[in-house]
Amino acid sequence: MIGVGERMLELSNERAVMFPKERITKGDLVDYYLEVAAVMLPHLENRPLTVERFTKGIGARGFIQKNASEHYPEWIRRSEVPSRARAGEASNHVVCDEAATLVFLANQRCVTYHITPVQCDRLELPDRLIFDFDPPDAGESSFAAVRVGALAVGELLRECGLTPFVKTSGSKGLHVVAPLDRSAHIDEVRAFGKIASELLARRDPDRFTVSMAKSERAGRVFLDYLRNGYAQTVVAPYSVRPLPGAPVSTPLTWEELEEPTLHAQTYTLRNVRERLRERRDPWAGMDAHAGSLDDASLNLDAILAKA
DNA sequence: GTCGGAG
DNA sequence: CTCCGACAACGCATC
DNA sequence: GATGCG
Repeated sequence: MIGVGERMLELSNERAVMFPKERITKGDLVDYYLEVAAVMLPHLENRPLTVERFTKGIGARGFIQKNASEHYPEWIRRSEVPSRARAGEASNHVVCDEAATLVFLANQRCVTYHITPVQCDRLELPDRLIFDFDPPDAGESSFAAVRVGALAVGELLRECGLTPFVKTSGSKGLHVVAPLDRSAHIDEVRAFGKIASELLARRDPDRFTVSMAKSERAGRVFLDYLRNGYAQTVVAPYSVRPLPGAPVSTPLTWEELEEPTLHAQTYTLRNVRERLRERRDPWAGMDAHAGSLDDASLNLDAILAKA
């Protein structure tokens, strides 16, 4: 029984192994999320959460859970997300805005947290524009291309009047995110992401593609602009990934992105906390930089007209 | 990890 | 009682 | 129309 904020939590089976190779236990996972809660929560607050659970460790098949389980305590906040496809249906997501929820879920063997680019009260007005750079493999040359792409899209977003932020995905690539002021509809945001991604692919077709077709990709970095859609999700900042080494999706400064030794799995459950002791969260306060997508679209049109 | 239904 | 399955689903592309 | 993929 531990106290987390206002809540008392019963932890169970803390010695159970979650990451066999590294002997990382469920207790280690709980400790990790407890310790990063202060920096992580601002990125989860008021967003429908989707969770990836591994009840027998990451070596066994896990599952994705979008609806809050019936037996979760009543103090865990829930939020309805209506299905766009089927009228009348909705999922009932957990909303994680206190440390106790994060710790409770970790004890439930939730390893990875996925969030939407929208908040619960405005499900069709995104406050995040997302670019997901997914390389064909985890090799060094692939990551070099991912880095070039992130820098290029960052520059493009600045030219459009937005303020981009970057993080490792913890898997193979990088995520670039720009905060929005929620004045534009999700379909407009998606259209912007598509056009900007296509521009990037057109400027450097040897490195980038927006084609979903596997045959068309041929070793190039895939720009997944569909991340900006209704009920789409992205891995949350400081979330652990269910991969060997327990890599963590970690916010970076743009200067850090230039470091030649950096890769998508540089930061892990083992070393992120030390990093956070030395520097503040590079994404802290990102909402103060929220920009207008309509303004950005006009600027992007001007850039396209010149090109 | 936990529930609920099947056996 | 124990055993076992469920715990997601957008939008595009290909077969 | 069903299946596959991120």
